[in-house]
Amino acid sequence: MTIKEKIASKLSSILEQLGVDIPAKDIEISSTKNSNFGDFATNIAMKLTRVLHKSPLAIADDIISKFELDEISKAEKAGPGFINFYIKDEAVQEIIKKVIDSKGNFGQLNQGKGEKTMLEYVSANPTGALHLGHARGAAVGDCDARLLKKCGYDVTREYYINDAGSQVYKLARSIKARYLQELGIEAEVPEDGYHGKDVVAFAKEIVEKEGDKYKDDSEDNLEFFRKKGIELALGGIKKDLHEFRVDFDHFTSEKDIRDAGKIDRVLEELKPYCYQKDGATFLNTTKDGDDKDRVIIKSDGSYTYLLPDIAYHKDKFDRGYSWLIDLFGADHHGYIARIKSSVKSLGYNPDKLDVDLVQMVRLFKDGKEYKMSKRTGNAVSLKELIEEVGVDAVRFFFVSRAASQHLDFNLDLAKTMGTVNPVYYCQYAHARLNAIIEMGTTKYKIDETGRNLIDPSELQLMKKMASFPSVVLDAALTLSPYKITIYVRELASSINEFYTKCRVLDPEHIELTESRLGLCLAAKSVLKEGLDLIGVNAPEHM
RNA sequence: GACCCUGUAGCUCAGCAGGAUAGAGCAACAGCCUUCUAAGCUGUGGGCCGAAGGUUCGAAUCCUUUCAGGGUCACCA
Repeated sequence: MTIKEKIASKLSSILEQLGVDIPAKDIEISSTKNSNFGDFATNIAMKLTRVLHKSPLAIADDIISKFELDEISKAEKAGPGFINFYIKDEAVQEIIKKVIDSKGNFGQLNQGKGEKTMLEYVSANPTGALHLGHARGAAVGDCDARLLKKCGYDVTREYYINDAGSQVYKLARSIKARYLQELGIEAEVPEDGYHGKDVVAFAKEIVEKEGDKYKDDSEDNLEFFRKKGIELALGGIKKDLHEFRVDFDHFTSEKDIRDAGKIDRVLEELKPYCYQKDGATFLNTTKDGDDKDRVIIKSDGSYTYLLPDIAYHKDKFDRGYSWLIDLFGADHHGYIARIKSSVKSLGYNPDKLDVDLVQMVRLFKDGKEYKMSKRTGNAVSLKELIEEVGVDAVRFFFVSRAASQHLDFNLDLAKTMGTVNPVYYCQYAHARLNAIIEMGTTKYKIDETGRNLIDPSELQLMKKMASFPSVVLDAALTLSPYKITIYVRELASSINEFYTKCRVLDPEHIELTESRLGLCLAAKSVLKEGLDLIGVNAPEHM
């Protein structure tokens, strides 16, 4: 039971004596923003004015006169009727042992109780290298997965490969053109094809390995370029993602879904909601609030992207996942209503499918916006970004804003970020603690009781550490890794403050030194856990 | 036209299941290294929370209207 819960439960029983029945979980206990108002506060006295027909201050007096709790040194009324609670130093100090005993898993929770959860993200078409926009989705999705795991969800990270739609044929024709050019045969990349330099590299590789045996114009050869193109593009994508510390548990191919006959089955099930118009098959999605019904089979008989996607989502549920999360670029926002409607029509609970959108990244270079287009080949790739800025900084930056917020990536600033970048600030705090620990443990023992730690900077640091699990839970349930970046920044700040105010290694005061070493060890551990959640390294030395 | 995101300090943003004096970082200014990493710490200045109404004991937070910016609205994916 946390201290907050203990306070709530105590308040609940006091209120019962006053003739009001409110369960502990409905009593709001907030952490105060300002230490002048104690550590925790409740507004319950103000809420009950109408019930008890008394002024909030009088109600607060009644409650305070009966309030007593081991961990709380005092409760006092304040302002318009708040009750502020002050934690005893001894209760704060207990955090050291808790953290050290957890062996690096202080924030580990069991909220999810092993619920099988699937997080689908990136899922970029295998038609070339990943660019800036994908990179943000990759960073956010990866952190979401880390957060959910931390909270006890059984998370699978999945990448859906669009390897059967028209885009991959455009890629095939583009590679083929480059391939022919490579062989000295005149050919032109289709107007709507892919003009990036990665496609040229693919063609070169094919020439090196296969020579000219695919130079003839045939269906078989085009199929070869399609397959080879996906293989090369996906290989590159996986490599870049791995470099970015983003690894998937499972890849699902659209083509496999089609070949397994799963689309026909879905079509059969959706029949009651389908109708023919202008030679195409429409799915009724307006029944669930979509703007208009959606075409699933075009008048030429081919599928729109939606139909295999529906089959894919059904497949996810059928594989035993009870919670599905899709992370898409903001340009897919029209997609939410139609996929949710489809899922509902298939008999699944649409509330167990969450579609989160990652807003656009705008790139600024040389002081002005740099317009990107993957097709024309002037996109900034993830790989280039990592090379220029570094994995830690890129990850931290992409995750430091809510996914629903637009993000301006200033490349000039990012490159010169050195001392300005918060990621170094956090890592520095970690390395500093480590330096003390390395030096200290050769001469001193470590005291885990936290006794002697009463400096304001020490108490503040321990309180900050204690709030970690609740921050993790909040960040996970709202899929908001940016909350971890804020927390980590604050924790590092508390550490640096402690560092400057409190000398740790002091032969004159052995006992205090040992207590402070315990604090360093615990603080370092929590900071590392926080950094791990956003996939940023916690260096021992800098 | 419909829908999504956003207007908070000079800049980038937190805060938005209503609560006490609206917070950080950067930038500006003033201090702090004979002692564990100064990539650090301390202090100062800086705000009609886009605007107007409404709900409330109480609004940056909720509702309506309005202004401004970004984005999406395919038988593309």
